[in-house]
Amino acid sequence: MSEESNPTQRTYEHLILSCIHQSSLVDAQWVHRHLHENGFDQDPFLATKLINMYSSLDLIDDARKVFDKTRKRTIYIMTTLVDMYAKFGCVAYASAVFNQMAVKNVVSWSAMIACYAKNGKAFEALKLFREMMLKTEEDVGPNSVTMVSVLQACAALAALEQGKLIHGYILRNGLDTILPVISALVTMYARCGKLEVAQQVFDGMDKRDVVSWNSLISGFGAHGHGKKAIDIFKDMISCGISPSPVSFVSLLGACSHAGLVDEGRALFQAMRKEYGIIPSVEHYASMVDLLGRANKLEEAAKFIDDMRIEPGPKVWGSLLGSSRIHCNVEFAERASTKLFQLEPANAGNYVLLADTYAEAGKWDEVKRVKKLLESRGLQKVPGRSWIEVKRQIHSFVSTDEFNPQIEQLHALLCELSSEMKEKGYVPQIKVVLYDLGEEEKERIVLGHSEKLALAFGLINTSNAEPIRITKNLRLCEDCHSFTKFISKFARKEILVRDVNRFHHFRDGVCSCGDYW
DNA sequence: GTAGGGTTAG
Repeated sequence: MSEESNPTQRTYEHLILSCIHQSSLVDAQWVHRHLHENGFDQDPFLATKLINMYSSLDLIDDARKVFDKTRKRTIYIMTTLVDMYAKFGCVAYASAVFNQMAVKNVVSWSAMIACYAKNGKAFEALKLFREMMLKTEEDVGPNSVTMVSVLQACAALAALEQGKLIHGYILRNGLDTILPVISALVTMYARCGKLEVAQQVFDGMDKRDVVSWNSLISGFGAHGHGKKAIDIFKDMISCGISPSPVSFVSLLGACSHAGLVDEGRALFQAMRKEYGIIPSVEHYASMVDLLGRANKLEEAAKFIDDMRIEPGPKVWGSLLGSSRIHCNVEFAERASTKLFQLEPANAGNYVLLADTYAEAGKWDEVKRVKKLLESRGLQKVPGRSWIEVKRQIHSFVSTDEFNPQIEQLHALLCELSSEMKEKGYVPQIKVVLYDLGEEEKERIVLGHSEKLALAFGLINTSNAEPIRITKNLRLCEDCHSFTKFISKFARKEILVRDVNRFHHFRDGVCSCGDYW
């Protein structure tokens, strides 16, 4: 009673925490008002909590107002704000706050690096990390938390050499016993194409939790080793580790990449029945992807109709992606109608629909969708590929005229193309979804960013060294076929990570078995 | 006493 009439900081803290827990806006506003009336809103400790409260209610403007009104801005409040902007994807705001900080410690640096790493700004994450390494202040030296975000950035870029340097730093500083660090290392090596090393790091762990296992499962899955991923899952179970919802997303993804439809269906059932895990939108989306890729679009659509929860954009996006692969106009239209309502600003959905129409020869419809895209002020994301050579990442886009080596690369590709054609390579010009002549189409496919990166790799790597390329979109059929030929006739091992999975080309064959 | 981190994914 005395506490209520004379509320203390601790009481307010608990009230705020309970608002977060119940996610109640009305209570949150009441607590804030009460706190203000009693002169507690200048308390930096409580201001931090208030920002967390509004942030948990998705009210970032209200959170910002709390910050703006707080006169004493501790090095804690500002980091909380950086983190809040990071979680809402407002990278520019996060960095503005970070730059305003007079004193930065390891936590604030780590928060900003994590912000970049989580929001698709891996280059910026690595750049900030390098800047941090140059600081001599105490309490600015990177620790295990920093390492995790830096490893994520290396994984995103497939920056193997950078990642190895970080691994060395981790070993020298005794951070190699910390579970999150090792899991991030396993993921980094797997996503850089070094599955054997990922396995070695995993094998070297003396303690493993479900996340460590999930890292390995998803790694094998992305490389197309579906059966192996299932075996790893079984090993995990026999080690007495309970699977998490993420374990099943990874497993279903592994089945999808390998075309293991029956195994995927069985796992989806077992998830609920044997492990008591209620399927979430991600699981449904993975199942739709598994069925759709296997050209079981009717079953995928029925699966959506039977869902016990509302199908979100991920689920419809999976159906649209599969419809695009199999050029099924009916299902592409059904999925995109939903998607244009659910996420009108996602340019990728318009592109997938337009591409489906184009492949079906419905050029009027293609024009209609492209106009719709433009009228909403959206743009197609350009295809981009990159390759790491001598610790340096080189990035390519097909329209890049400023690259100093571009003429040399084009010349090499032309030469290779004619040679390959004599050996049976047929350019898959149908992937060019514009109403153009054959020669023009052939010129376009030869300029795809992945081929530019490949040519760059052929020039700049030694014979024994495999070429490792990363790309932001799905690998096109022509690049796939071209790369298979090159791997045989240039006797070169080539590893391509596209947006979904790995393709390992060796002696004219790809590890995906042409199923991707 | 308050702040940062691992596994999915298209």
